Amino acid sequence: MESYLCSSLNAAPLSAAAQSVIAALRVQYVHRTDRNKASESETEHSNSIINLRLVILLAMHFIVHRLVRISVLECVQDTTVRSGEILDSVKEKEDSGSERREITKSRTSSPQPDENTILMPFGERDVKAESTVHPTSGGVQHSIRPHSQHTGKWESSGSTQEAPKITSSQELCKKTLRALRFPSQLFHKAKVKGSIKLLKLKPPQPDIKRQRHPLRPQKELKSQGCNKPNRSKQSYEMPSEADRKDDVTTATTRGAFSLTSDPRLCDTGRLSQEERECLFEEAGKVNAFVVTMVYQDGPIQLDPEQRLCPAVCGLLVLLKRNLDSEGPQDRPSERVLYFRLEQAPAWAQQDLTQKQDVFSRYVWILLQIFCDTKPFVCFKAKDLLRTALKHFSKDLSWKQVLGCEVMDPQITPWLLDPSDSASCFQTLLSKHYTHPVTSLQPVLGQAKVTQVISNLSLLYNLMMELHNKLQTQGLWQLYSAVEQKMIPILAAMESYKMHVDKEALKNTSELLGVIILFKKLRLHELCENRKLKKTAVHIRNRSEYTFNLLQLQKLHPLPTIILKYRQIHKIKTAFVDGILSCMSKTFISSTWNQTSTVSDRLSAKHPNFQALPKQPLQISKKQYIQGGHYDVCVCACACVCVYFCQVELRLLAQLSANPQLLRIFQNTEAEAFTMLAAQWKGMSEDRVSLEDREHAKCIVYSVVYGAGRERLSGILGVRREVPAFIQQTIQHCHKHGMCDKHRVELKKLSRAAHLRNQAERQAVNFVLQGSAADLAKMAMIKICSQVASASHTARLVAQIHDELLFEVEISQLEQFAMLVKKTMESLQHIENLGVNLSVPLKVSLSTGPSWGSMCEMDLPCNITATSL
DNA sequence: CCATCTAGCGTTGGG
DNA sequence: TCCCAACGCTAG
Repeated sequence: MESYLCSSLNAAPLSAAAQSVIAALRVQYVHRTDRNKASESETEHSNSIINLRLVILLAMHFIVHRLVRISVLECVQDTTVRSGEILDSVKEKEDSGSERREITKSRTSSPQPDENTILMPFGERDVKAESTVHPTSGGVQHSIRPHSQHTGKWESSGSTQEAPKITSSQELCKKTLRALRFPSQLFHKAKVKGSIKLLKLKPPQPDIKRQRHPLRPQKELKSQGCNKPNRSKQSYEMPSEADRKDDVTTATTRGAFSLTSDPRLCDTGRLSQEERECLFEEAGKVNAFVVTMVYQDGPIQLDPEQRLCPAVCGLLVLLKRNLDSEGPQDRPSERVLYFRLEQAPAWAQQDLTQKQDVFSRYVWILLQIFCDTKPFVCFKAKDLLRTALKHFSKDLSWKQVLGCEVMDPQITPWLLDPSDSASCFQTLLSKHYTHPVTSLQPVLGQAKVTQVISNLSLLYNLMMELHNKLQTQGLWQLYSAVEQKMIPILAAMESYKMHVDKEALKNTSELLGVIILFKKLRLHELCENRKLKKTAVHIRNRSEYTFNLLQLQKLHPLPTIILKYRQIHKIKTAFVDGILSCMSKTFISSTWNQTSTVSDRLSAKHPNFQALPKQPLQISKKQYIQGGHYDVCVCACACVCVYFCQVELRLLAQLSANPQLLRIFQNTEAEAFTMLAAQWKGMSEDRVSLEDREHAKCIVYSVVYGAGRERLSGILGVRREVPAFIQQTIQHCHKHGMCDKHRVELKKLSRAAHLRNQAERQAVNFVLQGSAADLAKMAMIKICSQVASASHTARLVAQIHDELLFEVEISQLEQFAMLVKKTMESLQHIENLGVNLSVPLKVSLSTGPSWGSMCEMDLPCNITATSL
């Protein structure tokens, strides 16, 4: 019984899921109409209303998966719409935020007719922006583990203080995990994979998102250092047209100084043609560029306060001539250029269009220089590249950005220690810069220019120091060959916009709302019943709540209803409404974070593309393809999804050198889990059912992640010995390569047994997950560079850990598929990183007109073998 | 005293 | 049983 429930919930084959829903609704209905007689036989009397609702429910469940549609149409660039200066200050994030607000406010009412209107009074939009602070954004700054002794006290104690004991264990961890992460047979260059989270305290961060909106009275600010005293007042004022004619940075500090009139800065917008050409010629001779973006109200990327991703209005570029120079930064030989990115106000549109074009051309040239061989330092470089791609979409394609050699000081510290992510520039300086830094307090006026210039220079020096650290720790190869090249790829992914059928989503949201309402009501009615309530309350206190609910399903209908309610509710709130709230116009694009995980994976936000529900493909996919693909050929593109099969298990086989696993994977045609299941149950492979396969998969990954015997039997729902060969694998894996010498060290780290065990499990997991993540990253890099060098038009859309999603023109589909498959399987051997796997990598592809409707793509092996 | 905000926890979706 | 993000609930 348990196993059935388990598989119906986890794997959700249509029939099983449908059956459980049917059962739930029927029981529920009977129970309500005639509580005393609710017996098994009575449930046979189905009701047409219930069936109707069931159909709606199921339909919704599957429709959701098909809504995210990837369009061939490149988005129309925003620059074509110039609705006056107000448009300039509309930020994308605010856009989406205000929509989110509308949705939550009028979720069940009809859509507002003027919802897409852009022109709104300035102040009103500010109010909206204020209300859109995302609950989770920036929350990481405050997250302190429960075992932390600092809880509740970190605000008053020094902001970067750490307990000395912790620091030493951290060091130890680094040492022990260095070799652990990439054993010699996998990677030559070992990468220090950071300290185990459990054993490390995250140092309290200065609170940068504490700043309230100017319209609200500010509560007590908990950090002094990261707040600008005057900024709130300035951004509250409505700028007049005359102000906006000037440079934006001038507007914020008007009266005190003019950024562009400072002799140390050179505003490229005010140069004559000849001067510009001289300038770019000169720029070609410098040794390095240090770049930062200037935001709407004056802050630059290096400033800590960027809560809402403000609009970008310019670029500051420091031309670094003498690489060895560490002297005073404001020497005349090092020029700082200022480039305006600001869009032209409507009233000056005609006047500025030509200027804009000229400017675009020059920035394009500049970017070409960037993309050439010059080192190019930028803090949060991904944002810069994305902005560039957005602004100059006509002149600049993602392929051109791909090769740029950008050095980002945000990535390096994360490589050195993955558990310290997202630091602001000031924190980085205090942590990693060895020379004394005078003052990092934000200033205004003339001092601001001085600070900006000196910060740019500091940024460069910091980068150099970090590079040295990388090299001494043996991480340089990994940084330059993988992480650095990810930056433009991620920028390209973020600049790509996925088309979403908004109306359909809205309808779905409403329908799901109705269903939920219905279920909620029922739930409520049922909970009125004393007995039921008692049961539910009784079990609630343990974390095995869900498990208990599963167990209780046979005893009472309520648990089933609760589970189904949760499922539907999750789909509605997290995915349908979630996507709606992340949309700007008709598109979504996730934000990809390279440095937020300890295991080297990528993560995505707004929406979390990696957690969108996996589509159940069982039904009606053929109809869909015929309709979408053959009839309406407006969309000439297909969605291609390519994924590594069982990549973690293959890496486990590689690392543990388990002969049985190795044998299984050497046979490229075989289905690994099927074989395992066959071996486990002692039957022939063709007799293994889907259920058995899922079981085997579940066992394998549980064991890989370190599940104990108890837990395992809980998963299986049966008391059964752990298959001997898996135990063998684990022992082998502990013995060879992975945990052998490190376990000793880990034991020393924590005396408590459960902590030690957790550390061990995490270590195993880091190795597998991190190596898999690196393979995926390398796949992205290789494929992108191949696509860029060929005539392909395919675009990388998303990465879901072991899976890459592309949009491909149908005419290039087959060619691209072969390219991708070959490229990814070739990652078995990577020359410059010393990767040399004895286990072959298997890659599968699926394709379809949209992400929601994919089906397996058959690529004959012989063709791949002969043609490539 | 009340309204509002948020950290922390629990649960769910993905791998 | 490892890694993520998003949401709901609740105590402070």
